Amino acid sequence: MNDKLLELDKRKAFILATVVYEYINTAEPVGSVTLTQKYNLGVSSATIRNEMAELEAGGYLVQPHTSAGRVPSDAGYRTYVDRLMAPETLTKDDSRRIRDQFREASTELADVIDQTTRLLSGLSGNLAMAIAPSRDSHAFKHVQLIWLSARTSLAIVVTSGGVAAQRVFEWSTDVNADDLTRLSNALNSRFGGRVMEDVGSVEIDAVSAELGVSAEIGDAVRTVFATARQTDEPEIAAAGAQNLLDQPEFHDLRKLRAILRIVEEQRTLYDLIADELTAENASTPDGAPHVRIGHELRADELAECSVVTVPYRFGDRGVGMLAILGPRRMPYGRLIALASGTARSLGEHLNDVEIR
Amino acid sequence: MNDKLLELDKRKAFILATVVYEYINTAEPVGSVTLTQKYNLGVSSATIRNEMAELEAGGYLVQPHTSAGRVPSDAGYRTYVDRLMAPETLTKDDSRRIRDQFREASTELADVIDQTTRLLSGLSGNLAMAIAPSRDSHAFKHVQLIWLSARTSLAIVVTSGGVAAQRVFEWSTDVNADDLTRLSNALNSRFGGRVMEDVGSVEIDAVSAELGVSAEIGDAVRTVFATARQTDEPEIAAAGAQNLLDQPEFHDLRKLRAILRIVEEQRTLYDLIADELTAENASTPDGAPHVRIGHELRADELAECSVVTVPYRFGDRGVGMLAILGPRRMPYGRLIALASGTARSLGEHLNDVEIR
DNA sequence: CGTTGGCAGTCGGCCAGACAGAGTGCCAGG
DNA sequence: CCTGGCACTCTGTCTGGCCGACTGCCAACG
Repeated sequence: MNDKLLELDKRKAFILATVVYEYINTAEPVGSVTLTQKYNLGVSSATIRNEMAELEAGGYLVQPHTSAGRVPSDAGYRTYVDRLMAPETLTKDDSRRIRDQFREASTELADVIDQTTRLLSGLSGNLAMAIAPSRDSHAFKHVQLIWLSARTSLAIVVTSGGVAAQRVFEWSTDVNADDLTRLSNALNSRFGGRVMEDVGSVEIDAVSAELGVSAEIGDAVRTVFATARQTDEPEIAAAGAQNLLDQPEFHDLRKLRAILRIVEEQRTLYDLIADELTAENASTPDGAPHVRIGHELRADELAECSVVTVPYRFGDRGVGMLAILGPRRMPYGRLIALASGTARSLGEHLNDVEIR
Repeated sequence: MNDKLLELDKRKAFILATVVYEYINTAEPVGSVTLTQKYNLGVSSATIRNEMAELEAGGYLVQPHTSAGRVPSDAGYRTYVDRLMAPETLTKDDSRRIRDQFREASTELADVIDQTTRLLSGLSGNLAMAIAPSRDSHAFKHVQLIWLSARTSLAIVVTSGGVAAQRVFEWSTDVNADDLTRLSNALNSRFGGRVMEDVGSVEIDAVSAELGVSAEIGDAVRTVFATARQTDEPEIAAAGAQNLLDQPEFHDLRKLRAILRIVEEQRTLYDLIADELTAENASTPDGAPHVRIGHELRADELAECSVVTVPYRFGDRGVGMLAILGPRRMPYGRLIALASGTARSLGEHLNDVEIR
């Protein structure tokens, strides 16, 4: 890799763009003759050879071996994506399919996320992933202890994000419905309007003690608050791993295994997208898609992959992320359009429909 | 395939068992000489050849091509599993790892299921799957409408299976906490003890009408009951697909793709195990593991696979199922022991710990 | 000075042929 | 009924050679 990239004149830029385009479509290293034959360049293959040699020296192209055509490097793809590629819009057919999908989508967040990855993997022919909006720093809204029977009660904590915890408790002695109501009321007036993080166990215990409820009930309340406070594991889904089998770059079993492992390890998958989430929140304008190519992903197993990410907004529940993972040789324009379109529809769906 | 299987004399049985055993370990067709060399048979390879020819005629073995060794047929594996194989018990190491896993397992059903498949796929080196107990025909226990603010309320339905539905509603006009309580009480006394299926919308509307609550609230109550009545999609999880890449039989990309597709399509996966669930409930004694081999799975893509299933019981919430899917050439004894052991621990964990 | 056609050189992919290895079936003899 | 021996078959692998696809370089040209 070169530390100083060449400035590209117009012709070099066109040649680079054409090489990338051709390689994306054929998966074969592209040579000077192919280029002159398939594209109208106005110069001979010898000239192209000279130009390509310079592009290679500049770090945009690499040769798999002597006497093969050229293939784009990370930098080559990067330049293509940032400066050379024509932006694409959704085809009629794609937008119809996206619309149809969301028209009858579920109202359960986890299901919507899941269905979205299936849709996106189907449309893109790659691996699609999605993470649901995280629920950081929700505000406490309500707690309720409900008498179900003499020995069982239900405890519920509601935050600005919805029901954050609920659980049925069984008591060793009979409890009385009034006690539960009094405790609920006391907790509600004490914590109303606070951010969940600020509702500490010590203070909860203090309320229980003031009202003189049994230790058992005090424990239960503390437990259910603890559950509600946990920023729960972010919902994450992936679909379409089998699409990758169609790509010649994954016919190598070791690469394939690496990818499959990453997909199953939600942790890695999450990290992969989550950098983007925080970065995205901070800097880039709302909703802009982002592409990371090869080594930019900072994972050796993914050195030959690229990822397109695009955030979506879900009202007051924060920002989630859609992603498409595939070979570096992916149709960036189309995938960016697909991911953006899907993210937009997903956001609208989430905000329009009452989501549980 | 023969319609009439040979009766096996003692020596044939031993030879069949040895062929299966050897093939499971080596993944290579086994020939008569290998057999006499590695196992003490007391007869020469020529004799073995004759016996093997008869086993082939009887449908227990097949030859991939002339002048190759023999490989077990579905019937060969079946006989091995049912009659020839020595039952195995968990190794010390395996039971320790299972115990450790469940000691710190989650209390969230979906997470437990997920972690169990990871454990089981790791231990077995195959693809592991699990479905959570279904929640059919639960009994109604309690409904509660909770006043959160003048314009928002929370509605909750609890059944014998736990919290079956919950939702925050926003009203277009102010509501009054007493109305909500009165409606809750009326619904509770009306439906207490019924099976969920028998709680009809008409009757719910009748209660709302009697109390004269607003149409909006009536709708809300009907909605939340409808959600609670839905037998929700069964929780299903799978893990360890990448393990299958190690098996030579899956180096063929088409087979691999077929398997991956099945794993991603939860529907198929569910059907695969669900037959077993109903069959299991009806006939076999509690907790018995079950093996299906090759074409017994009734799916062409899985003709070269086997599945070990074992049910587990989760208190009053019904029966769930663990499964291991791998090549027919799988170590049945070990996998059966692993699946049973894991199912037992899973059942204990679910029944001991308060699961949400 | 950029461009071009030509030419030599290099390398991978593919094919045919040869060969070794593994295994079977069959037969005659113990 | 078992056994050793032998002929036969089929696969996987290795080799050498050929073809095709490129490049890089050079001398010539406008």
